Amino acid sequence: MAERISEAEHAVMEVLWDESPLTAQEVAERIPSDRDWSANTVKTLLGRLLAKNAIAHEEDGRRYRYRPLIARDGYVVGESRRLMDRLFGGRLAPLVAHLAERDEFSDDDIAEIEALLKGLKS
Amino acid sequence: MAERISEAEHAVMEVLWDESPLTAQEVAERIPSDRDWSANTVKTLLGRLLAKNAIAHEEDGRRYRYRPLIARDGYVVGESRRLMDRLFGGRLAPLVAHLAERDEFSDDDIAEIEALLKGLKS
DNA sequence: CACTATTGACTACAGGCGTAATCGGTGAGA
DNA sequence: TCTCACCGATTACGCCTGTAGTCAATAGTG
Repeated sequence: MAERISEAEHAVMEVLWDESPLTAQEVAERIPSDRDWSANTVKTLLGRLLAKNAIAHEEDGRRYRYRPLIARDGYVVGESRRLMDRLFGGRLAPLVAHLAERDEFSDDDIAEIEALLKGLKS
Repeated sequence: MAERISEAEHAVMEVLWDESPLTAQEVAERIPSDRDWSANTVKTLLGRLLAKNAIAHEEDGRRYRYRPLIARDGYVVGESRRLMDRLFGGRLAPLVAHLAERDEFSDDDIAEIEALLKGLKS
């Protein structure tokens, strides 16, 4: 279904997931300023996302308001799993292991995950 | 430093991480058969990886043997973190949460991660 | 020595991506 | 009504990627 969303397109999706519907201009305003895109760039991306059926637009006077069609959750899980599959044979434990080994997670982080896991045990 | 490695290039890296040094032909033989690449395709990818300084080649008669220059671990951690940063504000807990929520991890998986975390607590 | 198979280098080429300029329509103000 | 600003649509364009074909050198074979 949903064709793959590129990095730049994803930035637009994040804006819309955070708040929608929005006009093209409003989206442009909300794009994190560090990637400083022209308004045109944002419109192009909106167009591509429309073509990919990742968002929809409803007419509103002489402009459109855009709204996500796919849920952030699904996207996020999909991307995470792609990575896990590619790098860890689909297993979560090695992912956690690798990340934990390199980065220092605080005891709080660890506790949070532990709590999470506790809730999962059947 | 290491410029970004593409999906196809990554498949080549996995082969070399698994065993090296290898000739181009040997690499081609070891590429998972589901992506059925011509030998030329593999050579192109090796060339691009060379250009990116991800691998090196040592002469061996009239052919080369290729060997990874970057470690799998570093790559894997880097990619994982890119994802975490992009999707979860750099936090591991939500990543685990999302994946765990959707997929069924076995009690063994969970136990494995718990053990891991236990080892990390300072 | 002539011929062929192999090898790396170079070239190709379509499609996606990042980034944007330009065009054509139209509503709002002068 | 004329002009201008704004909007979406179209076009542009260079780079990366996936996938491979072609070329030139050379080593092995008959």
